[in-house]
Amino acid sequence: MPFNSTIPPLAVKRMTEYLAHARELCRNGEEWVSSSGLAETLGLTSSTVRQDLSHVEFSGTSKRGYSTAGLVQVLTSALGADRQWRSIVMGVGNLGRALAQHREFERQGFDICGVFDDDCRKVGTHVGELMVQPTTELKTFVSENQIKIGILAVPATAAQEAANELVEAGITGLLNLSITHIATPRDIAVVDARIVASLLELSYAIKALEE
Amino acid sequence: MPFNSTIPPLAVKRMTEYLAHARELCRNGEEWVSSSGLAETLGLTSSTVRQDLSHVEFSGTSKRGYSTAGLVQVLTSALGADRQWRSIVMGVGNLGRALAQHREFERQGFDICGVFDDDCRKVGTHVGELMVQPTTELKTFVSENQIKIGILAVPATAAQEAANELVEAGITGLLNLSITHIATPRDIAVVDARIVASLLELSYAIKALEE
DNA sequence: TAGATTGTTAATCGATTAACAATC
DNA sequence: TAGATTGTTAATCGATTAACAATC
Repeated sequence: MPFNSTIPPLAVKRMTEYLAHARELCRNGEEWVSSSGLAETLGLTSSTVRQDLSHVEFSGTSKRGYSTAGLVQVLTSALGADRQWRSIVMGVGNLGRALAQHREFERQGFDICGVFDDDCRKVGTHVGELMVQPTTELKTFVSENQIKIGILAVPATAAQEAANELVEAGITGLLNLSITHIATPRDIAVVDARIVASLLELSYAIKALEE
Repeated sequence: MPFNSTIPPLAVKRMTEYLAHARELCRNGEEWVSSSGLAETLGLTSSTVRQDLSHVEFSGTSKRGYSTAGLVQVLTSALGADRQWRSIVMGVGNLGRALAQHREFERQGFDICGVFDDDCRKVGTHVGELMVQPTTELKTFVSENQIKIGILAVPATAAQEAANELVEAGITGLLNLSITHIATPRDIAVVDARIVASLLELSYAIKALEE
């Protein structure tokens, strides 16, 4: 039970799925779920589920499994989603605008506080309740509002530069929605959302099925 | 050199990155890239890069590395992106609308031919050049237009049912943008886009950095 | 030629699974 | 109690890395 120590990356990925599923079960009034129940719906083995949950300070109950409410609570906290992460969106194209208004983010603890774009035709217009700001405001806004996360929704060609500006402005984590690989200092976390990459994986998977 | 045989999933994921980077190098007029060059920009070892590329019928050149144009060509084909995949979007919320208009998809070989929603206030309105259709039209549209891919952009609560309708209508691959896990018959490929899950991973990563 | 880089094998490392005693 | 399920160890499996001969 190596608590506090880092959880293996693949286990972290699966924990996001356990969390989503436990939430759903909770909503449906299910009080308990077994490792084999989780495994079956998510296409894993029960061993993997139990192994993963051993990274978290939470015990199941013999004969019944894991409390769904307990799982939601402990996984939310293990993933760091038991707080609001103040975030901003860089790039107000179709995708940036959609993400800024995506209710699911707020529900999961990611609070979009600002939207930025350098296109002067966009600055001053509104995205939901937020007004588009120019990137000259970035640094002030990030420090005054304690923004931690930047969501990168600019075109691929502008992605690295926008990332540099975000880092310079003081954010500590980046969600990259472009296909470009982003380089950052080692104390900045970057996660790629891989939307286009996922379509390519899908393309490969369909091809493989056809053979 | 096990050609034709399946490429390990993790190698497929990296290949999408090699492809994106090779495209960028090509665009910038770079003719050659070495395994260590690719490794450095993508945060891998050169061994991994060479091992991955051994799954593909393509040779590097001693002293120079890999031809960027050659890489683009062979990776595009290995991933199955050397053709147009006719696709539709299910769910015309913020996200669905944005994805339907996202130019990057078309550029990569994914051609969005239709958008569907069951909200009667949305049916008949336009998303770019496409008119929103009700799901009663799904089956006919999919078979008449040889649609292969369904992009699932409905709310989590409606995701499984929408997936069922897509499968029933005859699609063979699904890109799931909701957090919900989707169950499908074994001959249907599903890839999760994991946007919200990526934010949770980011949250964990930032937490880990802070410690 | 000398040096850089590939392709491939073998070694290492990490992740998954199987198995089973402990528990309720 | 008997049976189901956890938590954990050990075994297996797969993925990554190191090393190096072959090549240009």
